[in-house]
Amino acid sequence: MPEGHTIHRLAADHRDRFLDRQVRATSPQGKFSDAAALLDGQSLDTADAHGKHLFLGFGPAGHVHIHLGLFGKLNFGDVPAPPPTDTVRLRLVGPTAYADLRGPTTCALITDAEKQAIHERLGPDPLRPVDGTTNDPDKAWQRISRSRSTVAALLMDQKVIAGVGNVYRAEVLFRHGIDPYRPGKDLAYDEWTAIWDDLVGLMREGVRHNRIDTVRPEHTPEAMGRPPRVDDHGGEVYVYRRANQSCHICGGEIRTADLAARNLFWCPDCQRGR
DNA sequence: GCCCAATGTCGAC
DNA sequence: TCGACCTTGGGCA
Repeated sequence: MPEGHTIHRLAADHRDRFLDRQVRATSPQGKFSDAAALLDGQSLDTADAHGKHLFLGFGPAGHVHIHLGLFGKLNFGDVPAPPPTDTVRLRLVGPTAYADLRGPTTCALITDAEKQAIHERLGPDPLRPVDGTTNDPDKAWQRISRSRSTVAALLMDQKVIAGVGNVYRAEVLFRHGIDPYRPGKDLAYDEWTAIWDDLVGLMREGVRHNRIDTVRPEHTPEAMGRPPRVDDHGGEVYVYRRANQSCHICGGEIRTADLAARNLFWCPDCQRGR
């Protein structure tokens, strides 16, 4: 159940195991068999991520475009690979390692032009290298500053900003004391740049540790004398999935609500208008 | 065994 | 705004 940091990590994991190595490609589940046959025997040229989209480049064969959706998973292991289960959409086997893809929303073989079109429809990604296009926060600001949609909805809109999911959305708004229901056009420019810079730092840490930690050092369980948080999403957070528990900072009750069919979490006392 | 939820997205109405 | 879709794991009988 991945946000952008997971996908960038997976791109690096593929580079570590398969870059410039020939792979065997199969689709035990069968839904990707034709494309897997085209990839079989090719070597991985590139692996990169934009938001929650993963691209594995195999030279003239094109790119495998993967989107894990809510349920998809990629698992790695060392060779020899065990017999695959029948839910494996794509298995890549290299000289030392294998990768199993299960349950993706998208797994398709695409051309350079199709890959480019995906980059163009996605907003800037805090984890992309600075290249003048896919990492330009002003592109997001152009949309946010003109929108009557709520900041909470805008942060989840991948055309506005790519890679932020429900956890980072809730946490970054808390860290900046912003009411999730504030309209984008009422956000100040300096608030936006602070959010973006914070996401760059938080998500880089997310790639490094492969989990989402957003609690500042002075609010960690050790610093506050609280028991460590136990939650299957795996990190230390202020509000995500903490409905009806007390805010680490003000002690008030964390609230939850549906926003665009997703669970929103926030502290109404800490997150108010300017 | 069944039911549900989950860090996501798309298309139909 | 809603259902469909892809899968796994936990709670409960």
